[in-house]
Amino acid sequence: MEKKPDHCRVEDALGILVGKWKPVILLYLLQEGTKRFSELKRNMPGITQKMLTKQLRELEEEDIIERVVYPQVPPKVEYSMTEYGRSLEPILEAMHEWGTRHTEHKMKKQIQVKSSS
Amino acid sequence: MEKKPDHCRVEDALGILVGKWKPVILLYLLQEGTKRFSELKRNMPGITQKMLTKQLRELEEEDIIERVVYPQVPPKVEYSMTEYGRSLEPILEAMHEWGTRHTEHKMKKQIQVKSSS
DNA sequence: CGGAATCCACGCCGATACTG
DNA sequence: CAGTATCGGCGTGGATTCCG
Repeated sequence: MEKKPDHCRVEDALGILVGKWKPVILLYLLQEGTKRFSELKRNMPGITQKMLTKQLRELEEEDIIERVVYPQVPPKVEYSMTEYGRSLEPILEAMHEWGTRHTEHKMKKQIQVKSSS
Repeated sequence: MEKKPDHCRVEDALGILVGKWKPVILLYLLQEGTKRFSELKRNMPGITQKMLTKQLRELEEEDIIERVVYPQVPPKVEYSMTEYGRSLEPILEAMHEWGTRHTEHKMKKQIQVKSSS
């Protein structure tokens, strides 16, 4: 297969993942399966309803997650990864691993800085 | 190997890649090897010197790229991926591929929207 | 040539209040 | 319970100017 990154599609993938809470949301839904709005909120200390709603809507818009509304009182809304959304999993795992190694890398660097001062 | 993404390192990796021109810069350096500042600038229509400098500095700070200054007039500065930086390549490629498929996915969706209106 | 410095528009995100 | 609406700070990125 030819490699022609003239048109860089990395940004398309990046655009989906970027958003302060998106990686956490995706990782959570991938692990836990279907979750209600309140469960998501409870699991992410510090997030506001507005932000959670916004990030979920954006992911839904890209067909990464699915939103199911149960017409009842009180309301119940469930979110889950779509089949298509799961195709992001390898990328997320790769980034998680790389990020872990990078954290170690930066710690080593810190030590070098200290010992040379 | 246990999976414990309690502490999500995805964001660490994401932080490196995020920046309007970083993916392009990285892909370019990965393909072309060492490049001068002016070559980078020429290859990225629309970028300003300020932004190019800033993105390069940030990548250098994370040890992803290396910056070599030749003390001469006129100045000459070369940039290249570090060995460490190359470890990002598989992730970038995965994102590029995913992004390509995602673009197709969105096009299909557009067609559906049109035909249902 | 490869910057640094300044000014500014815009969008992300947080805090808060209100609603069916 | 699961949102919507509004206000505002702050950071990112663009345009422009000056420098060794």
